[in-house]
Amino acid sequence: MTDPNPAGLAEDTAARLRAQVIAGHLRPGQRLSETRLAADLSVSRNTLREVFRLLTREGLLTHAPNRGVSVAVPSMAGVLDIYRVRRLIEVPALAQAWPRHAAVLRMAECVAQARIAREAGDWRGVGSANMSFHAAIVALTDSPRLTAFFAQAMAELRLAFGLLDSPEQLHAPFLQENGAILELVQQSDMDAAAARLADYLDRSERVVMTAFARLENGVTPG
Amino acid sequence: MTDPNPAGLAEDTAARLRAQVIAGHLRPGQRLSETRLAADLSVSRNTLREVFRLLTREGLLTHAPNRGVSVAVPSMAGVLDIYRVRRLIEVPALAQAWPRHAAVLRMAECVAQARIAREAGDWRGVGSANMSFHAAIVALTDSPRLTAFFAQAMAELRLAFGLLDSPEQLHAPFLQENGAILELVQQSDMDAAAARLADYLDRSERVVMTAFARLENGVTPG
DNA sequence: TCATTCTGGATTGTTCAACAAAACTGGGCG
DNA sequence: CGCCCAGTTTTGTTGAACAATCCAGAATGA
Repeated sequence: MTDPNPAGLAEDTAARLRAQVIAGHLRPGQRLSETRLAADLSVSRNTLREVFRLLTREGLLTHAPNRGVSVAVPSMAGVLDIYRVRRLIEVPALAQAWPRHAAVLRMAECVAQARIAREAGDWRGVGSANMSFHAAIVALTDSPRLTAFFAQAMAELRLAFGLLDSPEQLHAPFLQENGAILELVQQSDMDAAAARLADYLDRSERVVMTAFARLENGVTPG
Repeated sequence: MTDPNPAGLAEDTAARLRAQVIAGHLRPGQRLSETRLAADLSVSRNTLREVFRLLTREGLLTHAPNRGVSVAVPSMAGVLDIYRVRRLIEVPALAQAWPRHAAVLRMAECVAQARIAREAGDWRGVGSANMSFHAAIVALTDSPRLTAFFAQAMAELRLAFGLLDSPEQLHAPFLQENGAILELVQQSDMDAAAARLADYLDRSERVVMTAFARLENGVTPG
């Protein structure tokens, strides 16, 4: 009961390492020594290599032949691509959704949890709830492939967020926006909800891109 | 020059095994013994396990804990999901495409190659060209994530096609359709091209689903 | 002084051997 | 006929080993 699916050591370790990467414990660009990290995670080097394959395929790590793997360093092109994917998937998902789908409940829970986290000043929690909210939107499609693909893209996006200073500025303005979208969905006005989501994505993208540009200008001098 | 990217033994082996699965050399549901397959592919068992992780994540293999991996057995729900993904990605890709994109050339090449293959009676070649044609459509977006995701879905779809008898019936009616879409694109009439593509997908889905239903009824009696 | 070459050490890529744990197989028994 | 139980096979994981490659710093030469 405590462990519904043992799922094997490799996937478990992959989840742990993924969490560390997303949480920013490992900085983008940092090389990951196989022996060292294997010791840190208490797994064998072979098992760690299986984990590396998975996370590399997910886009969180990059692999250079004979030079090992490093944490992927997000690029503006990558962020742009991810937002295009988000628009392409999320907006139709919401527009064609069934108003009484189970995932609507999850959306509501995410909005509530985001508010609780904001009250507590837990900005990382706010970010997590926001991500879950949009994951729930995609879950409206009942498509396992879309859901998995979207989760992957969101993990990459979180990695990019970790680069920016003050992630609170990124999520705070959009808290009420999520609530508004949820209300429109609950009123079965899917077209309005989708339009509002599209606007959300445009603005969010702009905020992230400007923050990113400022970062790159600051890091790479003239 | 002969080998532009060594890319490592694992990914090379993954490509080989992927080709074997797609080509139908390994039947869906068949269990893959690690030691045996490792010997067949002339790689170590550890390397093969890395390959298994990759292809499992791609959806071509399934992994049961302590029971090894087997070739994934396509389901009607899976095919349905894949066609939804195709519609969601391909139609907007075509609708918003730049008429002079480089991928349009690849589309033309695929149409030509499909015709050549049909003349030669090479139906598997026709199928490959058809797949490449739609991959080129997605390439119109210049989105690496969409392209990779779509390629994965198409690989799964090919696995499902392998189940059906007489795959020629699946591709033959759509050869001219591809040509018509290409002409509309070359005339910069993207809306018409997208509409025709949507119609193509609807009809193709129906053909595949009926073939699939006939198969399942024949296999599972009563 | 500066650029080049060389060399030693560290890291990756891959294989092999070993073992615990779980699943499958076949026979024995109620 | 169904259940249990030992033996065998297969998976899951680890550790060690070795070649190939890369990296840093010393040695060399202009």
